[in-house]
Amino acid sequence: MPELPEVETYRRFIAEVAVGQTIAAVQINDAHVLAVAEDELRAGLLGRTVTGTSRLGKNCFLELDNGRLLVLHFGMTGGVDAYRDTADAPRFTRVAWQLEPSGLHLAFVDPRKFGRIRLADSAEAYQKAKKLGPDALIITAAELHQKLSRRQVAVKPLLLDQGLTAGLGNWIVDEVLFQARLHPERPGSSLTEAETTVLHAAIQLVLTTAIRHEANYRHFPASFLIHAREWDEAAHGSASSDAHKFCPRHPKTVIDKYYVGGRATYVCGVCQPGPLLK
DNA sequence: ACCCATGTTCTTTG
DNA sequence: TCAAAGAACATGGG
Repeated sequence: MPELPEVETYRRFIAEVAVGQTIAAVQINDAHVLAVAEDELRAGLLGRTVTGTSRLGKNCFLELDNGRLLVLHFGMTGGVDAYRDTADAPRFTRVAWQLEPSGLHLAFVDPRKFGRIRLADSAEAYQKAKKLGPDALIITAAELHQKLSRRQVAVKPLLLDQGLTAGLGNWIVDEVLFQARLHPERPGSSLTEAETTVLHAAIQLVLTTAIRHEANYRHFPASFLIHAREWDEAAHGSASSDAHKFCPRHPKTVIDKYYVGGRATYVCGVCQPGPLLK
């Protein structure tokens, strides 16, 4: 579930497994996830040592000893894992890097193959090429207000726009808007500075909470809307799911589900009153 | 068997 | 240029 908190969790895992290690082999099981030619990837990585890691939005960077970067984007279903023996490679491992001296393999795992792997000269170059805005943990309230204020578009798709700020995905935006008590279809330009300040604080709250729990949503506070989403196996169609579908603040109010910009959207009609046109 | 899905990007239409 | 809607991508899981 790779939004910013998941990717940050992956980054920390990669830092433990790979920093200080040298890439001794590149195993490509499915070139579909490569956004760079296979031989170019090998040439760029073989013999290189990983000196550090970083992250911008949903993108994870492995910093190499020649100053270049291995960039991982996890699409909808991507993740990382590690294994020692080739026979133990996780299912859906698309690419793996053999590390020395540990002997571990770092695996890029992605069932649906929307993820992408590429090389970049620098984080700045990559950010510019992909037109990524400031990371959602870095952007200031003032900057956010300035960017939202000149757009008529609904605030939900605006927050999902990686060019405005990078790292927010579908469930986080719903959670953020719920915490900020804002309706997803409020036009960006209709938000007051005070509301944007609340929104900014909600972004910080949701992201830091999610990272603290290593993006395991089951452990999130009961005050979070996420428990009303239908991800839970148990929540699919079964009667027992009812308990998950009410607003954390209004135990009698059922959470509404509908689509905004083609994405499933969850709101509390009481906490998040309808769009106010400016 | 059918429907849904955490993301990105392109196309179409106005 | 901007905005909105839809499709496409690839595939597993409920």
